[in-house]
Amino acid sequence: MDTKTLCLGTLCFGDASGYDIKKMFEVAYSHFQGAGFGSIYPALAALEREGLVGRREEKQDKRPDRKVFSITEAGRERLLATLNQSPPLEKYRSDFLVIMFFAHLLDTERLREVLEQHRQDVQTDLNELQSIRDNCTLSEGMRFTVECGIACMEARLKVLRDRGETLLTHHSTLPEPPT
Amino acid sequence: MDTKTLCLGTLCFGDASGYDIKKMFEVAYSHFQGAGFGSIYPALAALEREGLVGRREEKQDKRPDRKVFSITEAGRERLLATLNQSPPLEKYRSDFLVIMFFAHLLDTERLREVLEQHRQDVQTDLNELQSIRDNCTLSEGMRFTVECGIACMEARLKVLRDRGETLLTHHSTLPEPPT
DNA sequence: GCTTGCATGTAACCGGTTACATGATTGT
DNA sequence: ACAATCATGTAACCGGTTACATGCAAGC
Repeated sequence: MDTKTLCLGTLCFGDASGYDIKKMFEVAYSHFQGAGFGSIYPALAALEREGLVGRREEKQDKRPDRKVFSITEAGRERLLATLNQSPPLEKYRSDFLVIMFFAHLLDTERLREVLEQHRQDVQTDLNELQSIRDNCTLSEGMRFTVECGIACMEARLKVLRDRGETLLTHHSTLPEPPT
Repeated sequence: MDTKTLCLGTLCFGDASGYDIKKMFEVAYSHFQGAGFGSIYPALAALEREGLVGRREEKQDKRPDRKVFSITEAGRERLLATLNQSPPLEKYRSDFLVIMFFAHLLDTERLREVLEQHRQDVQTDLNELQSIRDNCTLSEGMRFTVECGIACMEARLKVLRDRGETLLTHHSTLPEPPT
């Protein structure tokens, strides 16, 4: 999903500046989407050109001015149209799994390191999601996205626990190309 | 992980043409990476320019010529160096979860459709991975990647089963912005 | 004094996707 | 006849990431 659509969706919750939207991206969407300022500001500018959002300037003292965007009727329609399209097939990409795929090329110490680092990363993400689930007011849909993430990470951790050790002890076995 | 690295890794299993590599991408790496001809051929050309792979031409009758690539010593070193770098933090992207996040904007029928379609897609991927696990000779590392995929998809299916119905019945509730 | 937060943007870069271009052979 | 498989590539496009550019205020 492109940044423009995400911005439109975010503006459905209320008016916001680019900076606000970035913060939303960090908390609410972080585990299944992400975008930096370099995507958000151009996206908002494009949306304004297309008449899908409006902007007003808010002066603040002791702070830089904020440019606050609000979604227009046309913007709502566009968002709805996008959400009603069938999403393309998911494609998961993982550099970690690429390294694991070629585990036979690494030495055992390095492999142990990669596994442990990954375990920590997943655990960190999991804790964050659990804290969102337990402390935030969420719509059913949002709760669903969070629970999907939690379930996947728990499953991933289980595989790391169950198979990590065997992987380390057996990993000298010569591989054959997959068929 | 970029296509060049994946190509180098693939060539570690033996010499191959661009076409062969594409097929490997479809079966072996499909659930955590992907690349089309438009990425593979330029990648191989670049690798050749850098001296990381060599190429020879194989004439075939009744078939177009094949350009068969083989990894060089420099290529092996480069691959090892890349695999020994720490992988960047995983970021999962899912258009499906974006739609779910904004579920309150959809009508119930459409939501049901999206959920059912996604369930089918995940089930299809899961079946494929299970068949790879049960029918292919795999190194420990490869088996690990497949089992990661299987575990995540089973977890995802469980969430879809457990929460799908409640989502559909409750989804008219007004959402608040997440905090 | 240094870092963090607030606040907005541009430009270069990189890399993947899609469409286009070609052409013979084999199977339905 | 028509689709699929084998086989290789180019060019345009799209969109995200990173680096750069600016500047003040508050807290440590």
